[in-house]
This record gives sequence, C-alpha cells and structure tokens, in this order.
Amino acid sequence: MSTARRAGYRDVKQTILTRVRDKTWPLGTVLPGEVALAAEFGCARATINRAMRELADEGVLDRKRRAGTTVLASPLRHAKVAVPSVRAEIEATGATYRYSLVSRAEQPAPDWLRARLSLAPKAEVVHLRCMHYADNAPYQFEDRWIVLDTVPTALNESFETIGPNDWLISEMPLTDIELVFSAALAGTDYAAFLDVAPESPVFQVERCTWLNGNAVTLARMTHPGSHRLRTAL
Amino acid sequence: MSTARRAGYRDVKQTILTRVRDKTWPLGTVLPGEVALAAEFGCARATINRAMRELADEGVLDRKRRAGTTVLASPLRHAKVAVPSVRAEIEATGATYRYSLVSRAEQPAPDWLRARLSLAPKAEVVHLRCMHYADNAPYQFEDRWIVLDTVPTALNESFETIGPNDWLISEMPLTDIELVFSAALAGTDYAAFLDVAPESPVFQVERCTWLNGNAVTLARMTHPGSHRLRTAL
DNA sequence: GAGTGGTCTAGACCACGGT
DNA sequence: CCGTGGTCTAGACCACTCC
Repeated sequence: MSTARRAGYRDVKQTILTRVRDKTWPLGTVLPGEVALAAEFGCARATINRAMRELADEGVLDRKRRAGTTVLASPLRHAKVAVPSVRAEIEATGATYRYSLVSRAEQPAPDWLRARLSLAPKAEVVHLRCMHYADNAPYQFEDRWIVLDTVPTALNESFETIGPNDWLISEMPLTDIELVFSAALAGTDYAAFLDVAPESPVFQVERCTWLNGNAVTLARMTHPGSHRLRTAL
Repeated sequence: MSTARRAGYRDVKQTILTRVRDKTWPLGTVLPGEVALAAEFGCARATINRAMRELADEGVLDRKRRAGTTVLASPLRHAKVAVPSVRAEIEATGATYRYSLVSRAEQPAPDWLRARLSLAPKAEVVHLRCMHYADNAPYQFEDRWIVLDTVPTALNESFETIGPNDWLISEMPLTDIELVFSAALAGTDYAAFLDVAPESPVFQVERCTWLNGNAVTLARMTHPGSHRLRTAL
C-alpha cells in the first residue's frame, strides 16, 4: 500500500513542481483548474489553492482570474538578503561592536538627494557620518541622511552614543526597503576611515527606506574590499 | 455604522502590524492565541491563522506550537534580489545581448572548489570562461564550474553558442541558490576582458546553486565598477 | 496532559476579467 | 456573461512542546 495517507499541500506543491520540471507541463501551459486538481489529488480545493498560491509567490506559476494558472515562461528566482543593523551583524560574528559619530549636521536636502528620495523642494535633513568597528577594526563607514519631514524627532537626538540605524529601528516603523550594491575605489576619504590604501576597492551598499511612500532615510554604507555579503538561507 | 463589513486576513494583518508598531504589543510580547483573536476580530480562526502565518513569513512574528506567537525582538527585514539569466537582465534594459565563449575545459575540481561545494575527492567539472556584452559593451565576465556528477550532460555541450546560464536553466532544475557579493580590483585579467583599467574596481557576484543538497554549479561573475545591482521590489 | 499552532475539509460567496 | 481564482467559515483532527 502507499505510504502517503492523503495529499497535503506540500505533496501537491512537490508534484506540481515535478511536472513543471519534467516538462509534463511545459512553460506557458495552462494548468487544470483548482477543482480538477482537487479531484485528481483527492483533496479539498483549499489545499490545491494553498499549494498553487505558494508556487505563484515563489515565481513558478502565474495566476489570473478567469485566465487560469500558467507555468511562468521565465523561472525567475529570488534570493533573500538580510537587512540587519550593523550592530547585530557584527555581534552575530562574536566580535565586539563599537560605534563612533564623525559628524552631524542639519541642512537642506541637496538636490541629488531630493531627486533620489522624491523630497519636497525645501526638505530638511540630518546628515550623519559615522564609523562602525568590529573588534576595533574598521568595519563600515556610514553616510546617512534622515528626512526630518518624516522623522522630526531626529532633531532632538545627538547620535553620539547610539548609531542612527539602531535608533531608527527602535523609533520608526518602515514599509519598504531598497538596496543598491556597487564597487568603488576607496579614495582619500574612505581610505582614512577604513584604514586601507586609497587605491584599494571598497564595497558599497546604499539602503533606502520608506514609510508608506514617504522617504525615511538614505544610508550609504562603505566596507573595505575584503567584505563579503552573503544571501540569507 | 462601520464601513468594514467583516475582518479579512488583510485587515487582521494590518491591525496586528499597527499594534506591534505602536508598542501595544512590545517586542517579545506573546500575542493572544488564534481563538482569542478570532473572537476579537469576529472572524474564523483560519483567517487569523493566515494573517499571522504571513506576518511570520515576513519576519515580524515568531510562531511556535504550545509557546504561542511572539513579536520578534529583532525585526529582521529582508530584501529580494532577482536572479535572472544575464541574457534576460540585459534584454530587459532594451540592449542587445551578445555572448562569447572564451575557454572550455574538462578537469578535476581544484581543491578550493571541492571544499567550497563539498564535492567528492575525485569530482570532475567543466570549467568555462565567457563574456557577456550589452550593445557590444563588456557587461560581465563569467567564470563557471559545472559539476559533472550532478550535470553529466554538460560533457556533450560545447557552450559555443549558448551561455552556461541559459543552458542550465533549460536543462537543470535547482532547489537552492546562494549569492556572495564583493568588490575587487580589475587586475590585468579582468581589465582586458571588461575594457577597464587594471587599477579600477570591479563588482563581483558569486552564485552557487544546488539540487537537493548536491552542488550543480558555481559561477563567479565580474562586472565593471560602474555596475549597480538593485533589489527587486 | 493540555494548549497552541498546523493543516485539512466541504461548502459558500465574491471579484475580476476574458469572451 | 460566467468561469476562474480569492477568500471566508465552522468544525475537525493532528503534532509538537512546555509544564
């Protein structure tokens, strides 16, 4: 007798995935409807629904009312990148975290920043420059702009003892995150802070966060070229 | 009377999220059980379940049997990085894609690769070096190793007209992807291929893919320093 | 052992969007 | 229009884990 008692949504997912992979259902195929599959698998429609919905979330299938469920032509895969606070990132490795504020200024948002974050013409920001150390070795130089229209309380914070990242996490909710990765040369600015040669490479991450469509902050984080950023499992 | 007819799982999610953000339920709080919330929201337990399950998937809550649902202490956020084929990536910008094979060799896996991919002692691989162009400008240099134990058919493919990425997508299913981002200097090797100065920075992505725990391939992709990698929405 | 989340069911109504 | 997926319900049983 078969070992399977009854088809659960995991079984259904696996079977569908197999049929997609072995071309039983080639790219672009319109799958049978939920009722038909429920009959085939001998389970409720809700079970089929959950299986197909998750596969759609994972980018394998495309679902449309009336049109039905199709196998996606481009099996677009995604990998997740964790967005932790620098502190957590460093402490997770077992190293000791140290923070240091380099400068703090309140100023009108420069044009490039206004354009980047879609800010109002006369938007004000707090501009911070900070250093993060792991076991006293330079780990990250942070250039950060906080939008005062969205985060007015940033005016009253000196950021001398707490990093803007940790402060924002405890202070502000956020709805969207956008990251941009790139490589650059250290140059004299970063070289001094990161304790590397000016002609050495640096790894940069620009992190932009939003709350319901309003820009909260933009951070440009620069690491020594030896830095590696891995995707989360 | 209220405009809401009844609480849907989206409403429930939103309300829970609000209570977490405004500290009605501070970090670490154990939320009421599903039955209690179902009573409060006047909906079925399944509706509450879906709302909380999705919030757990998004990293806001932590759910454990018997222990209940708690507000996660570290609001770990994630951003998604798309993993397209180079071809799709380039063609999506409207540019013309061109592929060129630089070299192809069948060889025993070098030690570092065996260690990296947990390969058997005498594992054989196909090592490819290729170039990808966007509108005839160098876009990416690709160093790729394909594990023959997992993908034996790679032996019969010359890769002269089709890139390893496109070929693998159509040929092999895969279950896991791991990415590592870093910055480096072009050096003489990459400089020639990417048409940049040897002392200029390059952006590197190492992509490692697996099929049920067996390594399929490792690709080290190098872009000119001007390259930008954005997270998907 | 008992309580919590995990999953399934059978049936229902609704909303969208091709035809 | 009307079929397909989207969502909800009320009830049920199960699995895990803390006490």
